Amino acid sequence: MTSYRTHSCGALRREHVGQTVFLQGWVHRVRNLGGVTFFDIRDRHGLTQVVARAGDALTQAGKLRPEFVVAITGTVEARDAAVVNTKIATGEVEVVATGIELLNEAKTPPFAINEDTAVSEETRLRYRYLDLRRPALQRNLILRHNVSIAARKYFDSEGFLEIETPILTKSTPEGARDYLVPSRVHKGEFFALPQSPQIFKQILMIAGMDRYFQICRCFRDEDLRADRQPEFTQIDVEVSFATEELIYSIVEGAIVAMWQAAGHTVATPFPRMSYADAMRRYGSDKPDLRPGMEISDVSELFRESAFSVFKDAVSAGGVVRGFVVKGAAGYSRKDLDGLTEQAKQLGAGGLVWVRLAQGALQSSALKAAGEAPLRAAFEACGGVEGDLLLLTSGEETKVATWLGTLRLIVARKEGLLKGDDFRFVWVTEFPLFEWNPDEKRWDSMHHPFTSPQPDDVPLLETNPGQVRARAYDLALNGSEIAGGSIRIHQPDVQRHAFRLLGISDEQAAARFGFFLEALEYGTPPHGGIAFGLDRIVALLCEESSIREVMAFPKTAQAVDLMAGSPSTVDDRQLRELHIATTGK
RNA sequence: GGGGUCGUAGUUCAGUUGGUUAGAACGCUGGCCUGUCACGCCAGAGGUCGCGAGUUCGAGUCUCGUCGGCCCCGCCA
Repeated sequence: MTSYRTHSCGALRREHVGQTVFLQGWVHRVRNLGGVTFFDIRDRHGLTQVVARAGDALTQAGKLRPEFVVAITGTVEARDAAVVNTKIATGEVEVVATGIELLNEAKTPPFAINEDTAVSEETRLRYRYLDLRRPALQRNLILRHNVSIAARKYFDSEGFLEIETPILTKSTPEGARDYLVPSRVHKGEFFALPQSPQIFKQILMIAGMDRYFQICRCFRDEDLRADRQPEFTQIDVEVSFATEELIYSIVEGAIVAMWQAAGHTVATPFPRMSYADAMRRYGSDKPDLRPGMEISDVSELFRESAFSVFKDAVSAGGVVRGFVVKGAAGYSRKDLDGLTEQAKQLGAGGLVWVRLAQGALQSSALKAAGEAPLRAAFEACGGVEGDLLLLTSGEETKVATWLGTLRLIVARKEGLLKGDDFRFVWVTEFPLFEWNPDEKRWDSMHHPFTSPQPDDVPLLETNPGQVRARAYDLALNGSEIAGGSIRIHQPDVQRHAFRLLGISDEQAAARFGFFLEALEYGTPPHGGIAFGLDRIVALLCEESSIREVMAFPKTAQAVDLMAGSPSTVDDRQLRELHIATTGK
């Protein structure tokens, strides 16, 4: 076998009839009828049926098993109308084999590659190279490729330069845990893998690169989730002289291009919502706009009510909030008890339901509260005949997140979360700081290079918790798919920000000294954003885990089941790196 | 670190109140078969019931521990 294939396994059509072709691929499925053997040959482009009718070809075909690698020489023939296979693109023709060369045998695979059957994820990850042969992952990785290429073309056409930044870089104790790499040359010293290229991209702005992007791997040593892997891919973007409006329009253009690459049309501009609004109306900083079901505040209706649970919550400075589920008055007692139980598991004291059925108001709190305030709340939240209202009370931020979570549970139950309904929303005006109760200090909500809103600068000293940042996230269907900010470009403001975060000038100099120094040399105002490419592709593929759009993902315990990493290393390697381990 | 859930043949699963020799489908092996395309028919092989203790006359089944997959909380600037 010294020739290359003349066609892929998905290429042959009626127009090729009569041609002699040479195909290479995997045996997909064999149908041995005795005097004639049919089999399908597969590559990532498709399937082609091969017929072996006589002679050596028939003998060879009889030895074939699924996943054997073969080279076929043969003639393309049209199939009779009665035996056209409309399920495959090449189904109007077949290749009559004159030669079948076995290029490689294959062990019987641990799961079927030739059918789309359920297999445990553990087995799929152990034999990832076999899972990757199956259509589902092939489709996902092809779509990922198309989206990446579309993003590259878009940013190139908008005048961005793709510039690589170091993988071996410097540890910065803020934020996520770093993956560390010991230095052989410098005893006892370590590189860190980048959590993001944040400082480097800002330095590229200082360096006059103007518009930078990079499709880059980022590393964070934190616990995993369905949408979080220890290494993941960002489309990292930074722009000099940027305003929020410029970033929004650049990002919206990129989203249009990426969605177009996946076959979808996206309307811009995207709606915007402040962080405060998002938390109040959706109980989330990445609101899912698909199900409606906005959260309403009805605290005032219960301030003087007979219902002590709500009344006490309000007088203690808390809130009473809830949302209406359209047409859900028919929920069974079991459904409602289940929701109440879920609310309690989230930490809520309980859940009050109110419904209007055949004109009669029913509620779990009817006796305790009386009808009037419950009816008022029901109407205030937009409830009509046939609807169900779910209410709870307590401290404001807790109530918001309880209801935010419950809202998504109900929306899923109601089938209101369609995967191909893309509802983008900008979330803006994030708080600059959040209180860290363990350390008893303010932490950056985004990162320490984020600029405050100019109007809020006077609050920096007096009321840091009220300072809004020039930070923004792009949320899609309850996922954060991009996040960024306008950065601090004045060195004195940056030093001040570090001090507010409890980072002394000495610490700042040790960790970020090179950056603070760079800021002194004529830094343009700048800002940027980073897209979570894995999450974007997962949403486009309607996959619930980013593992389904990564070629070689890790398990929830951060293990690569195929490669068997992480693993121990030779003592010699450790000695060379000046490393001693403390054992398990 | 915590909570939930799952682990039985190569794969996906069933397995009753704890009771004889742990089943099915697909796959696999052998045989037959000249128009199949999830080919068909016949026969067969295949199990440390994740692992380790314990309870019991007896454990796939009950208890404890442990390992692993998945989901969530914490964590993720």
